[in-house]
Amino acid sequence: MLIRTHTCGQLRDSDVGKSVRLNGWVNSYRDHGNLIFIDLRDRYGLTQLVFDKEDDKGGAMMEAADKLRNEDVVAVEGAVRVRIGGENPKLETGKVEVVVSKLEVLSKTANPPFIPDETQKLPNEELRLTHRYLDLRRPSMQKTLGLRHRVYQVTRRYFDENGFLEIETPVLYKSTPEGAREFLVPSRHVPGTFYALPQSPQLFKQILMVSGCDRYMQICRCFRDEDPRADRQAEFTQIDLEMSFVRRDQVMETMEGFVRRLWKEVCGVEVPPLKRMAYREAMEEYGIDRPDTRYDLRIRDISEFAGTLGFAIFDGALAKGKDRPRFNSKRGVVKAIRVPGGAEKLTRKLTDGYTEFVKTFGAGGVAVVKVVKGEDGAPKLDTGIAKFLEPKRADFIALMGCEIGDTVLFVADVYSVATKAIGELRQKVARDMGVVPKPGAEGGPWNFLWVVDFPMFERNKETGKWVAMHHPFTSPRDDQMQAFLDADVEDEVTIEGIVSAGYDIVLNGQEIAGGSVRIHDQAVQGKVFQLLGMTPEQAKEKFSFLLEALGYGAPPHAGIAFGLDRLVMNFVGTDNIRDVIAFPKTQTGADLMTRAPSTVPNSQLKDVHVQAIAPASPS
RNA sequence: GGGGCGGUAGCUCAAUUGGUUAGAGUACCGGACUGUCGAUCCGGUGGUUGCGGGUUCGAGUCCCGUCCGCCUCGCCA
Repeated sequence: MLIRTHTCGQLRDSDVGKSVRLNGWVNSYRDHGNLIFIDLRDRYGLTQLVFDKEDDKGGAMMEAADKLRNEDVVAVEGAVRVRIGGENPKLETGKVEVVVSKLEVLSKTANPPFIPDETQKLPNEELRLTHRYLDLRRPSMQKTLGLRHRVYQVTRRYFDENGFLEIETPVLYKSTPEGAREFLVPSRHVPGTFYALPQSPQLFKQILMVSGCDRYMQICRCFRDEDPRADRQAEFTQIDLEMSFVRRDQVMETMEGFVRRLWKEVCGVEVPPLKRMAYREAMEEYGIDRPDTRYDLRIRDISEFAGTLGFAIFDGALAKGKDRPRFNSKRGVVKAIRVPGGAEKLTRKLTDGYTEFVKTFGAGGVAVVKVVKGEDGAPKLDTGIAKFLEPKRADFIALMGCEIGDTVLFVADVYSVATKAIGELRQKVARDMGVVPKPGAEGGPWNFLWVVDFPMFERNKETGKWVAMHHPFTSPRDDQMQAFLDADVEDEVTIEGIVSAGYDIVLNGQEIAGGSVRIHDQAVQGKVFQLLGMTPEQAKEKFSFLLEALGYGAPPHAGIAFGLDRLVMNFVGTDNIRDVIAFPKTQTGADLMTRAPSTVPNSQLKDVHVQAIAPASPS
């Protein structure tokens, strides 16, 4: 075989006159009969090859070149020369071409279902996933793989420089049925028992701290058997981290340093120090725990004012949970967003759609009012619920800070529903108004934010039981510790008010990392398990190893995990997670290329003491 | 588990109100062509309209079921 001396992205006019060998795929061919041009492609670029009948004495090479088609794999030898037909400015190698003197066809292709060509419209994703090896040949996919590689390398270097040890943890793990649904793996040795694939290596990394490893890092695969979305799939990658003998702010500083290094080295962006926002502020002003601060459109709680209007829909909402404390999930509230310029841009069709939109989050609808110019030139309220607001027009305009041309949108419901609905609505309105800047390439902002001071616990909507907001190993914030230990389990108000030492990094409205100071004290951990409704026996059965480890000298420790796929998505500028994973899965968890999952022979099931109850049709 | 969108030639798409032989571009095959770079020109092959059933004189089109893909609600400690 003619082993390459250069790659297809390498030759420049300074190489003219050299004899070279290239290997690669036929990216395109232009056959002029006695003159054939081939663009040869590899990971590094394209180089034009020329076959000239006059140079081919026997004619055999010309005959073979004539038969070359897209995606054939070839090796060639020839001389570099300046292009006779003029430069192609689209190619890095566009000034030169290789006049081929020897051609070796390494592999002929069958007619491919599609060619990895970016100038044409991409085929549908199903086909791209089925023939992923073809799709991955596309330059933009190669670029993404390269970017992801950069993220791995910068990550390892940064944490190595900061004294972190990279340690692998098991993939076959113990089932701890809390949180996400787990993937199960049956045991062959002990009939009827199962491993679970880890939702995260959370407990192992804590044990590593107890083991004296001090600082741990792993780029690890995590598994959560829940329905996917555009930005998540069941199998994903985390940058998992844990540190000993630190408090919250030290972890946050270290991780901020990582974010700064990563953005600097991957895309040359200087990230300023991250702002911090309390969970409560995020929920009140943005209606979500991962606020997108690239645009304003703050949410206002106008319950008090709304209660004076005599508007039945508002009154009905406000009557709910009247005696409950502020921010209680079942207390009725009225929330509003002022949309500057909305009177013109938010058409009736759009605002009607908002009602349908918020219904998906359980709210009844969206009330609308526009601030228009009255005959006297002063602001006047128009459309929607204007007639209910008109008597208190001045108060309303002052309260919301309205100007002519605004639209104000209202959602009234119990706190949890109204907050979620208007928070989602805020993001939709921002898109409709065209006020969401694109990050990255277009020079738009990267808005990073720490969100802190999450509640320790929240009520499960169905069961009414307490569940950990982050996870059950999250510590109360330092100043809350005593109150937590002293709290009566039945004291709902106190329990609800306990703030954790958790922290999330939010980027442009997306959670890219989440972590917390961990509990390193048996008694505190025991109390959390108790609150979560576990008897001491149940806690022991599930987490005895952790509780025991905490009893043998556990250092204070804290950690965080970054969603690596999401980091790469941001660098690539895609909102499709499958674009940044080499071999992704579909919404039903299928790998269209390998056709996983698949049935297995009964003998294999027998080995692991499992019987399929579903009538799996043999494929 | 729920809601929405989609599936027509290898690929990207078209096909009037249900109407007679389902078209185009591209790829592929054959031919021509010595400076192209989305080469060009001429000719040709290529269809279980995802699958199954129904309504109808007649279904790519309407109805029911089903499979697959995407988006989404729930879910994702």
